[in-house]
Amino acid sequence: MAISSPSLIPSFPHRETITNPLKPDTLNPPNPILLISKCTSLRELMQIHAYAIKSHVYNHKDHSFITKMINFCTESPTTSSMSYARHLFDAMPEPDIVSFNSIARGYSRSLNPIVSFALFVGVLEGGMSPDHYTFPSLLKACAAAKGLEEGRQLHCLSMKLGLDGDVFVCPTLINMYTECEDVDAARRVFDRIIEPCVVSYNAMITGYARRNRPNEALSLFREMQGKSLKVNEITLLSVLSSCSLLGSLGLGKWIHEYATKHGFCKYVKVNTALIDMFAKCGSLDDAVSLFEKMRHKDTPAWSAMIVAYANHGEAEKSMLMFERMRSESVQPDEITFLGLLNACSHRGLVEEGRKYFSRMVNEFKIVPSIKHYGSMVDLLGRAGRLDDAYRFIDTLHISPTPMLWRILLSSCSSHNDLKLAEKVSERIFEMDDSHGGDYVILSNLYARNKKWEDVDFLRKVMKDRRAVKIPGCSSIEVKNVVHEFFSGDGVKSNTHTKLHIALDEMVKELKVAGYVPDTSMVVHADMSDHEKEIAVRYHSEKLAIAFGVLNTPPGTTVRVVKNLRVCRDCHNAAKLISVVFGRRVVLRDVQRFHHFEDGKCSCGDFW
DNA sequence: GTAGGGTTAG
Repeated sequence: MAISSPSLIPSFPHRETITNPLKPDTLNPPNPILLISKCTSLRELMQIHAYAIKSHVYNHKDHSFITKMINFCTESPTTSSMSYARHLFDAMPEPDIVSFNSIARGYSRSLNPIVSFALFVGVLEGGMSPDHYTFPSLLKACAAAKGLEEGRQLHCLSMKLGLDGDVFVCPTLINMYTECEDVDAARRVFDRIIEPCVVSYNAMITGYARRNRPNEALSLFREMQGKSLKVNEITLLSVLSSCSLLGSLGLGKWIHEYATKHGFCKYVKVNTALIDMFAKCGSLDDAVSLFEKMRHKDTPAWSAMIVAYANHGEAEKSMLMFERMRSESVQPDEITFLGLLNACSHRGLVEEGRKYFSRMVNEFKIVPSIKHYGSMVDLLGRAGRLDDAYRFIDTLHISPTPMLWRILLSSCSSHNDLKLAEKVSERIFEMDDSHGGDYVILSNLYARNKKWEDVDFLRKVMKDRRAVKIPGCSSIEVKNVVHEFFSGDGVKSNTHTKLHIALDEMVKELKVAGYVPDTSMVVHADMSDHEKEIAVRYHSEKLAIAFGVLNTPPGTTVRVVKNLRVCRDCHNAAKLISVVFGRRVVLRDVQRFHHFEDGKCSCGDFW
């Protein structure tokens, strides 16, 4: 394949007066290569190039000069600098792999992976042989574009060249596979390494953490320690994010001690990851005290705290943090605002949220992303302004993603608006009909409105389309062991364990205190009231909370993590458990925290 | 020129 020139090549500055652009009056012609190192803009580079041609101080076959110019262009790539680099490269009579690597790096940095890959194919067919610098940038490009097929081809080629065991190539191969969602392929690469170094371990641990497989990440971390491989701060970042995923406060605290003992707390990133971990493991107090001890706080550190308060439903404190951040002249970024918008959304502060959105755009010149739009839809929808939310999506200048509609669908469910939910579901199914959660929400709404034929019909549609429902799962850490419970465990008699009997007893006590099971979300029309009650009783979060109450000393806070939104009945039950059994219950749901104490929840029943 | 903190989806 011939490499075609891109159409947007900046014109050479032939018309300009050719003098040494940086030092106009020098008598001795300076070496253009030295000029490049002082160059500050693309324009200057083009002048230097023209000067070099005109003054004959370089031979156009001289690779080192061209390569230096290409390097300058790809350092912080822009559309025009990349076009220029490409032009320089294409004009080389005998392009070499060094300049090629530089171009490829530029494309992958400017997130233009497709061009990068096409260029690579052309070069290979031109007979050039890639070296171990070639692979990392191309693999990065595949990772960014989720180009699994291209990534695999590169992997094969690197094997043919005997480079797949290279210290630079391995970690990028692992990273490419995990970013393309093939973690097992990544693991196969990792397992082929005879003696993996820290970087390869880190790549694999990060991959597991990113793909929501924290247990495997942690087991590799233990393996590293067993081999007395030197753990670095990057290892800790991924290990901490694994703790956050699991909600494992015990392990997180251990990592905190480990980090302190081994001198990792001097890294701002480690502190930020620790704050995030404490907040996501339910201990906002630990997050705050660590944050206050930090001497240097950057934008991510402030954002972590703003997000932490938002997730715990403390909107006022989120907003206060923002004020403090501003008074210390720290610049907010897009994530800071995501935090603020979520904070407002969880408290129903529609006007405040709108104000932050407009400040973000007008005052801080941040271009809203799809996630900001999502937060706005949530803000409006959750507050019951469903029509506003619908109009907001409909009038966006970008085409809405299924996720945006999904957020609105969830609000329809909270506010029991079946008509709008049907309309919104249609929009979703046009784009993606494989998401089990959408059917569940709609089906629950039909059930709540006693439309049993619709429930049945939807169930059939769901089955035909092979959409899968994610089972509810809750976990709790007791004595450093994480226990997992699934919804429905115990409904059949053969899985009815001691825990289920204990839960039955607890429910009896709760009923004395006024608990009335809310079975309105149970979708089976043909169930008796008793069967419905049992279906609700063995929800995963109730099992986990019961396990916590039974297996920890009286008065201990019970911390539970759930993979989906908490159901209304479990929310009611948890409030009563906090009174009847005198326990604080901290429940992390898929989108926020609920703190139950003295019969009340921190969300104020708005969630 | 390899791994990388704060968001990730109701």
